[in-house]
Amino acid sequence: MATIVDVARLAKVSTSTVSHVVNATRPVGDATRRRVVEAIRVTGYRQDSIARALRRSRTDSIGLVVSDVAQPVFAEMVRGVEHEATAAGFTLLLANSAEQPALETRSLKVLTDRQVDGLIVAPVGGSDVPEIEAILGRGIPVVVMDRLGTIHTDQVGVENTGPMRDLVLHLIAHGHRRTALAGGNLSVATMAERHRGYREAHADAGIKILPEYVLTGSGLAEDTRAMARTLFASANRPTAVVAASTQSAIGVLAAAQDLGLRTPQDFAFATFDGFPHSDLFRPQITTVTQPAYHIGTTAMQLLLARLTGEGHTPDGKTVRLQPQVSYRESCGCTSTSTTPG
Amino acid sequence: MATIVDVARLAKVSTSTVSHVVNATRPVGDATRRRVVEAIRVTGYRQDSIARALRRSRTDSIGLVVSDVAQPVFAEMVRGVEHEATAAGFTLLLANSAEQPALETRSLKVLTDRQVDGLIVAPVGGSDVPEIEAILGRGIPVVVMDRLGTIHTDQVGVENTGPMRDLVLHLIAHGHRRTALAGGNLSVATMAERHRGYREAHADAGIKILPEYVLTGSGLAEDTRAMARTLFASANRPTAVVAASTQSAIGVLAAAQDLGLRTPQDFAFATFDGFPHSDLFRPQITTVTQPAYHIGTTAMQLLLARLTGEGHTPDGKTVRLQPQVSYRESCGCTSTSTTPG
DNA sequence: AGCATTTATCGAATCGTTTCGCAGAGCGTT
DNA sequence: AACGCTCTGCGAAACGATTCGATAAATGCT
Repeated sequence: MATIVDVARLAKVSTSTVSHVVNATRPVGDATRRRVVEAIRVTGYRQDSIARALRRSRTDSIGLVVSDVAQPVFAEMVRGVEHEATAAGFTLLLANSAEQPALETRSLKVLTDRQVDGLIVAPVGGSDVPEIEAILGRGIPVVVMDRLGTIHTDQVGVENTGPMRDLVLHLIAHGHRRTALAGGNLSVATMAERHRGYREAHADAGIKILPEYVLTGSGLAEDTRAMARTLFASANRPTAVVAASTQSAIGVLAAAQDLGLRTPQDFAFATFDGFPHSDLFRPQITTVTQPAYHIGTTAMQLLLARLTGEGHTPDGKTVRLQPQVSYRESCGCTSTSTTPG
Repeated sequence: MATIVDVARLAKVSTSTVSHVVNATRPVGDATRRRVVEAIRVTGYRQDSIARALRRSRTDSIGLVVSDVAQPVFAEMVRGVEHEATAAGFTLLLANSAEQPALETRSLKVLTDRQVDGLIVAPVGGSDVPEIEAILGRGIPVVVMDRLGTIHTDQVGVENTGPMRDLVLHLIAHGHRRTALAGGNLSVATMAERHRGYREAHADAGIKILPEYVLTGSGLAEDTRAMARTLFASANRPTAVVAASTQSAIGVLAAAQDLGLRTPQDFAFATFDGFPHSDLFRPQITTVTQPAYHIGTTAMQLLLARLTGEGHTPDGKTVRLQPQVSYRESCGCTSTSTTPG
């Protein structure tokens, strides 16, 4: 590959002049500029971004660590972040932590080692908070996405408690007094909040929750499936189930299928964060849908504000977006309707 | 941040010795090593990967350009690539081209600018082949994934023609003589191959295909939906439809829903590359499923072979994996069955 | 004891840029 | 004619590591 030196030699100028032409960092005379441009064309010179990054100690790239790219909702967030990032001239380096804290740690190290200018993280459950704080301490801005915590930085996610409460109250309005929760992994912040919404709804309605109605654990579909199967087969089977995540929902539906139970005939059902194309399939599932793309763009905007130094809020700003609720047949409704997102 | 110079000074050795300790590139005396290690601990030194990359002109990273991360099948491939990459000590830089050739071009530039050691590309339709060849020409190995072409390098994807032919023959065996194809974008290599399978099946069965039964175009769900609606409403409505991609399948199912048609009652249906959790929902769709994760791992293995110089096949090696066919109710089968993948 | 060989460490060049002080040229002003 | 500007372009020092030939010390061998 041709270097800046080759170009300079060919154009009979110094390397600094070439650099100024390439980056428009200083005015360069017309005749000289033309010679340089021509030399660049002839040599096929391309800027070496590595050398450039070394010298400038900036990389114009940001890192995105996401807990699981394979989940549609995260894939959508990725698209949002990416769109804003490229629009602002930043390259996105993506790493997947596959819901494993160890992989998250590794990804963070790899990305910071590569000197990303900033980071967006959707933490896994049991994520290492001090670690993220250490990165902040090194002066690298970090935005936490989706799974908000107590960490002292910018965060963006959805309202979880309220919508979950509404969802459960809706089931209660349909007459259900025995609603179970497939709650996923409580060490994931969003899950804990949704769990709270479930409790609040019952408190509001003055209904006592049976302990065995609350299913928690790893959050994996298979584990939920096993627990739900036991619950469905038990003496006081719930008349309704609400799931706190797509994975939990899969578990519940699989368990129901195992036992030949159908929704809404045999039990009412609703979930947070459901399935793509829910309208095309039966049962049509009542679902809280996150504005995932919007979460992504917002996260990147917050990060950009930090990077350009505009974000002068000393402690982090937390943004909560409103999810959308689509009432479909699985909760017992006869016609579908949607709340404004 | 502490640099290697700080460490050297503190340990009273030269920077080269520190480097040798860090990288284990030469033997270092025990006492010296201990001093260096201690100095590293005290200063909190971390290798600067940018400077390192500049000097070594290798980055230990590879780029992955994928046509659409938001599609589950690609997300799964990403996971496969990522797994192999990290196992081999490579960092993955991921870029999304969102099915737009211009974005693909941009991503390729960004990644090669960052001096990735190699590339894996799942090309978009209408992808710029000479561009990829130019990258190969610069000595950067490239593996093409999923959408195989005539390009002169390693490629990995699934068998498309045969399984599609089997799928259509299966419909024909169910008695269908009027099967339409929702064919997607023919400039995408996989789509063209599946299209061929559809034709072969009809040729084998001696059935003539009506031109209006072949729906092609952008491949977007909305476009397919419009075309399928027209077809469903027309005089000689097909008795079966086969879709060549998930997006096309969505379009067909949405069109059917628009008109109140159901599968399998009103038309038989099957698709290549269907929906996650197909077993939980009705209609249960007969689907060809790609071994996406396996495609990803294979792609990375091919790339690794090139990177380590083992891959001495001068012209590219093409690997075709076998997809799995799950026969479910939408094609008219009464019980579900699955071919070995 | 003398010489060859191994072992441990150092020094310096190098990777390809950016950046900034500096100098020469040209020009208008007094 | 002397002075002060503005314009252009040059030169050289970084940025933080790796790498390899050279050197010095230690060891082995006869």
